Amino acid sequence: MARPKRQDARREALLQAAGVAIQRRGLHATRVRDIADQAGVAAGTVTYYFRDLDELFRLVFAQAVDRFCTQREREAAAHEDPRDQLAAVLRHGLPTGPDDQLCCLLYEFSPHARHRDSDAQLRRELYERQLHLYRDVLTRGHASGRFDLRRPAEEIAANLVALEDAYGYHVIARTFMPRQQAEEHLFGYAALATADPSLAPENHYGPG
Amino acid sequence: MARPKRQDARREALLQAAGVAIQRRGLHATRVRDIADQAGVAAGTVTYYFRDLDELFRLVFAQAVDRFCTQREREAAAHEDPRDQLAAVLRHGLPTGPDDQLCCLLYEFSPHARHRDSDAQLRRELYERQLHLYRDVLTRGHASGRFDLRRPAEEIAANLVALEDAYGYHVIARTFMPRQQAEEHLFGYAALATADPSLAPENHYGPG
Amino acid sequence: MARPKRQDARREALLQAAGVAIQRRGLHATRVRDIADQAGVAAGTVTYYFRDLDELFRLVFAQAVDRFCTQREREAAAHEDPRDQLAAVLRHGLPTGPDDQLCCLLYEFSPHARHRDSDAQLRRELYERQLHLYRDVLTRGHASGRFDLRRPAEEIAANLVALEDAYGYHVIARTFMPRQQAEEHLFGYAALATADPSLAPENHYGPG
Amino acid sequence: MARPKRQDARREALLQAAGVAIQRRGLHATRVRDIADQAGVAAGTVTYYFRDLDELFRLVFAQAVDRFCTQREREAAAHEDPRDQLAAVLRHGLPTGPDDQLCCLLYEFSPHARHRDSDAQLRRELYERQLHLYRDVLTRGHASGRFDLRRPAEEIAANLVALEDAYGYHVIARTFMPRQQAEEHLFGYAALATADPSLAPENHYGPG
DNA sequence: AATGAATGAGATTTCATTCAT
DNA sequence: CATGAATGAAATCTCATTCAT
Repeated sequence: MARPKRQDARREALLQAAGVAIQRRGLHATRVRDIADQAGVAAGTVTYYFRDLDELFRLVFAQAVDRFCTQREREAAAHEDPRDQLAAVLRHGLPTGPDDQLCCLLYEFSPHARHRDSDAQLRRELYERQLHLYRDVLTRGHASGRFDLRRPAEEIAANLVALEDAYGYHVIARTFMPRQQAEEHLFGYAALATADPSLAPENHYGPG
Repeated sequence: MARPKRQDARREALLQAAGVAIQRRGLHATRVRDIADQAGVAAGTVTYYFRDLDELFRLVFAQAVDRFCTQREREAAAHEDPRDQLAAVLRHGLPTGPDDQLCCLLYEFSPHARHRDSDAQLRRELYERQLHLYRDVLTRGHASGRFDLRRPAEEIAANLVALEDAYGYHVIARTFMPRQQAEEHLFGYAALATADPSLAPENHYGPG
Repeated sequence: MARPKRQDARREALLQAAGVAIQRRGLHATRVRDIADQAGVAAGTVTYYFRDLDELFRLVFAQAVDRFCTQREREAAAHEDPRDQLAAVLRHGLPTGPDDQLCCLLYEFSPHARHRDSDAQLRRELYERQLHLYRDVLTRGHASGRFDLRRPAEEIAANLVALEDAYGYHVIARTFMPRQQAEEHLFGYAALATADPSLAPENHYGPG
Repeated sequence: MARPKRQDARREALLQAAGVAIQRRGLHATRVRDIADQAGVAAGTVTYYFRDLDELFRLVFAQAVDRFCTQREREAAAHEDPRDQLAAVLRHGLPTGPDDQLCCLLYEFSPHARHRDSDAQLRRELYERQLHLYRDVLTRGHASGRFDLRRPAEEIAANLVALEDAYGYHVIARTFMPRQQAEEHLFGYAALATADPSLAPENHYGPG
C-alpha cells in the first residue's frame, strides 16, 4: 500500500466535496476556494492533493460515471423477469429530482466533452454502459418470449438511453418537467417498442 | 428610433462574433478578448457595447433559440402533407454535424439553465416551441387520417423532442454517433408511434 | 512605426525602473511589485507590458551590456594617442563606486549566465566587445611604436579585461577595495605589459 | 559535547546536499524541497535542522570558503621552492572545469555579498586568505632571490587573485574560456611580474 | 529524531472594466 | 464612436513552515 489510508481518505473527501460544490455552483464557476470551504480545509490543501484542478474535475466526473453505471447495473441484476428488469432500469435512470447529486454532476460535464478529450472518453463510457444495459435486457426479454421487439434491439436501447438523457435533464433543470411525467413518457415508449402493454396502458389515441 | 442603425449593426456583429467564439472555445472559456478578436475590434469596444458580459451571453442564447425555432417552423410550413412535414421537421432538428454552429451554441448554454433564471426561461421557450411544432404536425396528421397515433400526441411530441435533444448532443460531441444513425433511430420511433411504416421499414425483429 | 511612441516610452521607463530595483534589492529578490513601485504604476501594468518577467530581465541585461560597451567604445574613440586611449579605457572600465548602477546590474546577472542561455550569450557579448577594445588599442600602440608589448596582445587584452572584471566587483561589493587602489593595480599591470613606464612609476621592488 | 554526534552528521549531510543543489539549480532557485530530495530526507527534516534557511545558506558558503582556502594553503605548503609554490597555487586557484562544485558555489554567492552582511564578511575572508597566500609566496621568493618583483608584492598578489577570480568565472560559465587558456594567461602575468621566464616563455611580441 | 500532511502568507497571473484621447 | 493603455480585483500557485504522530 504505497499511499497511507489517511491520505486516501482525504482525497476521497475532497472529491466528494468537489462534487457538492460543482452541483451547487456549476462546474464552470467552481473555484478551489469553494471546494476547500465545502471540505472544511484550507485552499492550499486542495492544491496540495491535486496540483492540477482539471485533474480533480476529471476524477470527479470519472467517479460519477462509474457510480451511476454501477448503481444501475446492480439494480438490473436484482430482478429475474425481463419486464421487471426493464422497469427497474428505466426508473433508476431518471434523476430523483432537481437535487439528485449524481445526475447533476453528469450533466455539468456534458458540454466539456466537446472540448476536452478525457471528458469525451468518460462521456462515451457512460453512454456505452447504459446502452449495453438496455440492449441486454431487451435481447433477453425477446429471447424468453416476454418482449416482441417492434424495432431492432440496438435502436430501442439507443432510444431509451436518449430519452433518459433528455428527460433527465428536464427533471434536473429548474422550471421543467416533473419526474412523474418523464417516467410516463419513457414507459410509453417502452410499451410501444416491446409490444408489452403491461408497461403502459394501451389505448387508441385521438388528437391532444 | 432611439438608437441609430450603425450602432445596431455593430451590436449584431458582436453577437455574431460571440457566437463563433463560444462555439469554438466553449461558453465557460470565452473571454471578452476572444469576442473582440473574432469581431476584429478592440476589447474595449465589446464592453462599450455590452456593459454587462452576462447580458451579451443571454442575447446570444436568445438569438440562437429564436433562430433555431424560426428555421424549423419555416421548414414545417413549407410542406402540405403531414408526413412530409414530420420528416422535414425531424431532419432539421438534428445538427448537420459537429460543426453546426447554432446547435453547438444551444448545447453550450444547457447547464447554465440550472443556474441562471434567464437561461432557464430561454431553455423552456426553446423546448415549448419545439414541442408545439411536433404536436401540431401529429395532431393534424391524425385528424387527416394520415397518422394513427399509438400514444397520446403530447407524449409522442415530447419523446420526439427528447430524442432529438439527446441525439443532437451525440452528433455534436466528438467521438459519438454519426448523424445518419441518429436520424434512423428518430424515424424508427416516429414510424412506431404514428403507425406509418413509410417513415421506416417495419419488420419483425429478433435479438441484435 | 508599428508601436506608438507613448507605449515605447513606457516600456523604456519600466526597464529603467527594473534596473534600479535590481540594483537595490538584487536580481533574485526583485518582484514585479518592486518594479511597479519604482516606476510608480500598478503591478498589473508591468505584466501588461512584459507578460514574461524573465524576458524583462533579459532586456534589462541586454540594455546594460550595450550601454556599458557603447560608452567605453565612445570613450576610446575620443583620443588619438594610444596611451591616452588605454588610460581612458582603463579608467572607464571600473565602477565609479558602490552605487554605479550600470556596473551593479552587470554583476547581478553574472551567476545567471551559468543557468540561462540567453544570459550566457549576453555575457559573452560583453566579454568580447571589451576584449576587442583592448586588443585594438594595444595593437595600434605597438604598431605606432608607442608600446613594446611584452606578451601577446591577446593575452594582455584578456588579462586587462579580467582584472577589470574582478576589481570592478571589489569596488562594488561593500567592505572591499576602494576604486583608487583598484585603478593603481590595473595601471601597474598595463605599464608592465606595454613597457610604458609613464602608465605607472617603475621601480625596483622589495618585499611588501 | 552539547549536541550528539549523530545529529551533527545529519547536519553535515544536509549542508553537503545543499551545496550540490545550489550548484545545480543556482542559489536563488534552490528550494527546501531540492535540498531534501538531494539528501534523501523529507522536507520537514531540513527545516527541523535549520530553522532558518538563510542560516543554512550562510553555512554552506562559509564551509565552501574555508574548504577552498584550506585546500590551497595545504597545496602551497607542499612545496619548498617558491616558484613551485607559485605554480601550484596558481594551478589550484582555477576551477577544474564547469563542474567544479566548490568554485561554482563560491561564484553563486558573489552577488549576495552586496546585499547581506554575513556574505560580505565571508567574501572578504575568502579574498584576504588568497591575497595572503600569494603575498607570502612572492615575498619569500623575492627574499630568496628567486623572483625579481617588478611591481610591489601587494599589487602582484592582488592582481593574481583578481585574474584568478575572473578567469575562474570564465571557466565555470558555459560558453566561455577553456581552463588551459586561462592558465596560460595567469602564468604569463606571473612571469612578467616576477621576471621569472621559466613560468612562461618570454619573447618579443608584435601585434596579434 | 524524523516525518509529511496541512497550512497560509505572498507572489504571480488573468482579465473585465475604466477612461483619457 | 472607438480605442487600447492602465488598472485592480480575484483567482491560482508556490513553498517555507508548523505540528501531531
